[in-house]
Amino acid sequence: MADSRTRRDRVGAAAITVDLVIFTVRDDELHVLVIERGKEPYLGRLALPGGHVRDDETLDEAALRELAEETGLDGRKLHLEQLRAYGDPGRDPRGRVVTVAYLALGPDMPLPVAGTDARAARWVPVQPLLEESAALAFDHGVILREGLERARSRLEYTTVAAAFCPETFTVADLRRVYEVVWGVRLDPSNFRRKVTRAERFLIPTGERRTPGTGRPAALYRRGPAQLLHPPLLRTGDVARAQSTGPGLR
Amino acid sequence: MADSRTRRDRVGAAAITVDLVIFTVRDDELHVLVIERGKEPYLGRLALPGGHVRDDETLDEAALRELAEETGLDGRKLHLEQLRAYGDPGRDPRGRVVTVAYLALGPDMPLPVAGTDARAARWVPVQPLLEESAALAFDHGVILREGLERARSRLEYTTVAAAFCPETFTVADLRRVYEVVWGVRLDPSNFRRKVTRAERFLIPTGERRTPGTGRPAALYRRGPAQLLHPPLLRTGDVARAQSTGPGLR
DNA sequence: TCAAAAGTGTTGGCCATACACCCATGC
DNA sequence: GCATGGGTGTATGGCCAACACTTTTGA
Repeated sequence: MADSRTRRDRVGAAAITVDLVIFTVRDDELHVLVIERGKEPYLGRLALPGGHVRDDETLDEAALRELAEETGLDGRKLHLEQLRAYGDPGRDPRGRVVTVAYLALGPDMPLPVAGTDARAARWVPVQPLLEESAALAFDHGVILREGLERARSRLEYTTVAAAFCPETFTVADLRRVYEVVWGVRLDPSNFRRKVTRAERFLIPTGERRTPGTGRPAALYRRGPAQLLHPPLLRTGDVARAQSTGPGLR
Repeated sequence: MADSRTRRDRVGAAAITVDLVIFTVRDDELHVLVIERGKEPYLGRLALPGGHVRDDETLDEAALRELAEETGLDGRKLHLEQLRAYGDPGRDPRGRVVTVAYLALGPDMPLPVAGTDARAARWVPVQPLLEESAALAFDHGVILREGLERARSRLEYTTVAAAFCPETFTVADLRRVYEVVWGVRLDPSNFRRKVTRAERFLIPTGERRTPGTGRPAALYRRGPAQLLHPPLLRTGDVARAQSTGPGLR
């Protein structure tokens, strides 16, 4: 490669950050954790939690640290995976900032009390955020959308849906996760057959939980399986309507 | 966030690069494009092609530019998608370098003649590279492995397998792509049924191609479909043996 | 020169499985 | 009303056999 560079060839250093798309299910609705920005740019606007990557930590470690700082929870109990990097030159008016987005899935969590962090973090429903394109600062709206699609896709082929549930849960709890994340209604009978047939996905605890009304439901604990065999596919209509497909933007 | 930082808290700028995992199928074997490094570190070692992201370009643009520089081909004719970011503090001995890896899939391409670029780029079979863990410089062995798994997964749910084929191709050509990338044998009859049933995947050209021996095969052109409905799933054994699953490393 | 063999693509059938839809039952 | 379980028709996939078309081989 040539070592002499013209002005257009200039390569400078960039700031590296991580941003987190943290989903949970509360009140039968998908929520995402957002913070209210306390400084310019985008002062007062909602944004995804995140921060700078330190010199001595990996990207994964930075994501875990930010997760702990923003939610007060142990990231090792959540599902956490890298989404992708976003680095358009103009995405941050302060200069070149490349952010590595992470997707986190967890059960309905107690929020960090106000004061543990300067920024006020809170759960907000995802749907309204998707409809208003400029609801989030920077390009966080795009990141949120791609995080949602990744989460929807992950539910098909992996067992991460259980990450949305507490320690023990019923098949109906798990089904509600799928229904809320995918935005569809699922047949309880077929759903039960599929998730109980999958090996090492659900481990019966032997206990039962009595809902306000109706027959007591069996309680399960999460099994060691990571991949779903066979996968729980969204039906054609759902997949076509929601999937964005791969490729460059 | 606190503005006072201890030594451990230090956040500095990082260099941003893109690296490309470029796959093709030649002689019924999966190949990847590698270059031989012409300077330290890892002088003389094989590496994935890539380079620095310029100040005024997006990550995608940098990937397209590097692809053109290294292969001499128009990246818009290939399938190109971001894999993920790699940024461990020690991955480059020269300092903090965060690289954004891209996956590219294309038909068997003429290589750039020696001299267009200082580095000698060439196709090498993937399998031996996987078996020798330190065959590639930096953490490129990890990137290659994750790129391969992504490619294998993409073949299941999308129509990108056609990106490995020339303008017009036969069903058997397409089947060989699946067999080579997945490393399995597929039933010709079932494969034909599935790919021809998928809507807008294959468009018959009306022409036929006569192989060295045997019945002439119908020629197809790639259709506009991006997603495969229904998907062409790897069977349980194959998926279990090859898939790495999501999550942090 | 012609016929048989070999090789590859193409088509269709059979069967087991999996799923969607529906209904019955327990609490 | 909700969880659970079973039953049935349909769709799909795996396996297999037959057929179509061409080149090669050899008498």
